[in-house]
Amino acid sequence: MPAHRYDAALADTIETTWQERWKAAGTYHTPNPSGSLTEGPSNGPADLAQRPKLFIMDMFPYPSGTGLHVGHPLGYISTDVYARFKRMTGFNVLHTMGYDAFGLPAEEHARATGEHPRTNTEANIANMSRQLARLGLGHDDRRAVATTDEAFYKWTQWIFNQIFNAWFDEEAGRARPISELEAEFESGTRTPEDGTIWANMTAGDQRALINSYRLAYVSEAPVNWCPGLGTVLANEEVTAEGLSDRGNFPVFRRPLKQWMMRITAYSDRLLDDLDLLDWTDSIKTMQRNWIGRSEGAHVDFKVPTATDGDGEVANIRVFTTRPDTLFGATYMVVAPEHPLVANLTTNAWPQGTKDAWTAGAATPAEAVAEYQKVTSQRSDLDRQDNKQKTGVFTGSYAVNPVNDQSIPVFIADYVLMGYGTGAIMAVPGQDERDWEFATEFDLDIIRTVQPPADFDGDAYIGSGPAINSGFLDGMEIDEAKTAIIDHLAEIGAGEGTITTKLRDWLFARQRYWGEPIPIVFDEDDNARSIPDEMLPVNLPELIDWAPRELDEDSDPEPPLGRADGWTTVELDFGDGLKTYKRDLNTMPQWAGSCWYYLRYIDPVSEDVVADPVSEKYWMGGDDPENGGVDLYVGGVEHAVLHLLYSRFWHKVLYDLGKVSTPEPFKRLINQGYIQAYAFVDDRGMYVEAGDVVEAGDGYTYEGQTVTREYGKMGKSLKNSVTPDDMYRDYGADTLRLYEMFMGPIDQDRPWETKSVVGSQRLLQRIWRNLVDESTGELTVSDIPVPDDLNRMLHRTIDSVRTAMDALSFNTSIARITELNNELTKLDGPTPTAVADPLVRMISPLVPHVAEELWSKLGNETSVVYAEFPTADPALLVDDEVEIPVQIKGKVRSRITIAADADEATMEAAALADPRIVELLDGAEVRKVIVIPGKLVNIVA
RNA sequence: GCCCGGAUGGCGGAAUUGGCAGACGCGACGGAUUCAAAAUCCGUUGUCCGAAAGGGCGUGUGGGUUCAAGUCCCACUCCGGGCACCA
Repeated sequence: MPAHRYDAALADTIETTWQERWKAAGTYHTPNPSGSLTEGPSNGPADLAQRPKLFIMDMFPYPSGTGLHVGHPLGYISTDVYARFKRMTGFNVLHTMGYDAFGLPAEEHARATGEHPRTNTEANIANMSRQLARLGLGHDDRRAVATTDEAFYKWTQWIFNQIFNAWFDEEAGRARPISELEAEFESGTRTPEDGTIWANMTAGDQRALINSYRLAYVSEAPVNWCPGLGTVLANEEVTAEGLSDRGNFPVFRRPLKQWMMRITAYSDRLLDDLDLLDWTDSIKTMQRNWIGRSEGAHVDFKVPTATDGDGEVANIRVFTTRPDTLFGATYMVVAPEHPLVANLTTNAWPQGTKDAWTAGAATPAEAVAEYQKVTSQRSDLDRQDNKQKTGVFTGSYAVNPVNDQSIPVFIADYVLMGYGTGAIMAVPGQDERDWEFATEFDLDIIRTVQPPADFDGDAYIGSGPAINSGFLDGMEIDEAKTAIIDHLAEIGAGEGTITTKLRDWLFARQRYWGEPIPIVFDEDDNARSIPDEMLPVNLPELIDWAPRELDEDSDPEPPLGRADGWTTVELDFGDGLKTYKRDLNTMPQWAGSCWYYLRYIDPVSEDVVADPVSEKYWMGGDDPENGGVDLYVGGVEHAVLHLLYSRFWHKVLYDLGKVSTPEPFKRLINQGYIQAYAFVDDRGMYVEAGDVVEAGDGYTYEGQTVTREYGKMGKSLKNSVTPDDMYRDYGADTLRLYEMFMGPIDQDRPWETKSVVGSQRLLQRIWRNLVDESTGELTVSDIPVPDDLNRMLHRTIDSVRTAMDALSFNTSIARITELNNELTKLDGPTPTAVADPLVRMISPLVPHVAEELWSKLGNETSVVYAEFPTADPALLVDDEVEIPVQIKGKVRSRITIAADADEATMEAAALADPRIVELLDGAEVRKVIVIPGKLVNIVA
């Protein structure tokens, strides 16, 4: 074995050496334009901070205890390659990494082992940092943050205060400081909606009124209670099956007093501003669907025989997207949990009650009570499984405001309390669900849209003229909608409106390992925020922080309630020192990740969340509509959770003037996942994939035949390959190169350890073309570059530049391989004029070996800030080109011709080609298509 | 059910605006080198017919537009993902 062959051992030496040098020189220290961290690298250009900026980010990881497998760093390598490329093309690049370290797993681990979550979390961070550092990622480590650092969560709490101390001004369409609302009430320019006089209210009532406007507020509302995790969860954290997103525990709906964030106020802007973003359509669609905006109308139906809570005639307000079908409403349904149900339920079945409506009960009261009990016990999963329509009659009739028809009011669980108003007008003629219910319960069906003659289905939801609809008859749907909404407004029975599926964000968790909510409660139980200058509110040290084992009927118990001496605090809000009760909840996992990019910009300042000049520079605040992080790479699983919450917080901060752009992330890319083969034995158990051997057509493990499967790499499938294995067998540069060569960044791809050798071979060949394997001496020489090679070099430079810019690293590598293959074929030393640009081109991909070769070539400065080669346009065009000649679209011959030959010349050359003459055999040429420099196609 | 993606050799994948399908790599096969092997270097490798020259077929399926279709249009199949009694 030659002493200087590029193998794993040499790679290891090169990599660790350069990593130390980079660290010593602060090579990846990115200078801010002002404030803190204005210092750049000691071995980099002096004008970095004056260059155009580029802010590149990965979705920061949760520091898992199991360490990394080779799938994890895929995105990190991509952003690193791109960041390095951009540094070499004149940008000041901000790229660093942090840890999203609060969350349930550390707490679950703590519960199992007794180890404090902080101890465990910090150990995990240390291990992951080590594994990542070994990859040679060019991160500015001065900017690394962990959401669990007190210095970090001080600002998470500060942002909570900003949100708490703001309200949404519907007229202005944006958030404003709560002090401005208070001033409006004080001065009388705004009066409380219920007509009371501000000046006559008690201080406590005034505070309660103000609190009801805040963007962060406490509300008694149905929440997702997850006893298995001991906490309540946000809608986004509950799966369609009614289980917790994390841990798959059952989730129960129940009313509880909890912190909410008014994200719904931002629905329209969260939707509209998607247009500003360079994200994939699929992610935008997921966010649009989650927000679920639909336009329609509210319609009020009076129930003359019932009263509401205030003794007025009961009014059932419904939401409908099809107000044009109002004349076809033959019954109504309210959700079983609807607050009016008790008022609507009568004591006896009225005349005309059909048997099917009573569920066999003696009175409506009995039927309703039984139905409510049954539905409350059914989980969401049951509800979905059984799509058979059920329900009971309440005994009441409502009046259709457009034709005074009395229609029966039912309760049924196909109407959801959580959407619209929790009540519907049922139009079986134009709605499939209502049709099913009407059929089941023997209710009238009236068509109000004329279906086409050949229509033979049930409910008709297509377009057509209105029928059976009084003054609407003959109108098409859109016209009828407008007309009926105008009419409803006129008679005071409704109005056009918009509804969204998005609910306010449930923000409190009854866990220990999270940011304490910086709130105290006064003697009236009104919330007050802890003054900014007193932040952070640190987590108290607890001996017993584990959530208790709980069941469905128990209440959540915040562990912070056990922190003796912490649960109350003496504060002076200007009215003397008083004792206040602390809020005992912590923030959800998502809080820190909502804003961490701002702290990357300025992780140092103690008086501002981020220095404003640096914030504007890095976020692109000079052009706000196009501002935001320039590239954000991460998994698709955050499509609605993190990415929606984060946009919401950012918009609040934007409204309050704390950030300079309306959106946080300009461009988003979802990297694919690395998948791998897994193997199952005949008992159906997964076996260690690394120990399986290929045997003929099949596979064996310890002599036993096993079957091959395929899935996401991980512990459960026993198919993990760790980066540490790859560092040992090949080196970090080979791992980087292989992962980038496997395919496009956004695609899933199968891991094959046996293919890694291909990437190592490329590095070996490059090395061998520049360095003598036995002596370690350079084999590069200042000889002139042969013309063909020079042209190839410049074509390669041109393609690689374009491909790198497009994040198409796999094709970049293919082009570099081709160039290197030419060098391999070259007899004699490699010309310096080729070696130099080759090393520059590979350096974003394989920075360590590139630095080594770069210094061997005699360079004193780092290749990190060397200029990326530029192609000479004159060398991109050949004098002569070989072009195909087609007859009727099939290639029949080739001619060599001057690259700039005009159409006539090309046509003549093609028709003169002996092979073409032979094939045409005198046939009449009807047409000749000539694409200059590309091809000739003869139609004969 | 609705909404997004996707389908190209044995495998991963490449292919500006419609313009030579299969770049580059893995694997496989053959050769050089070697006592032998590893490593390295050179070559072949979509498929069918053919000794060869050459030709037929070929980008999930069926149709269409075009001088020319992996790329555009229509209909469908399968795979992946999201949402789902949302009024």
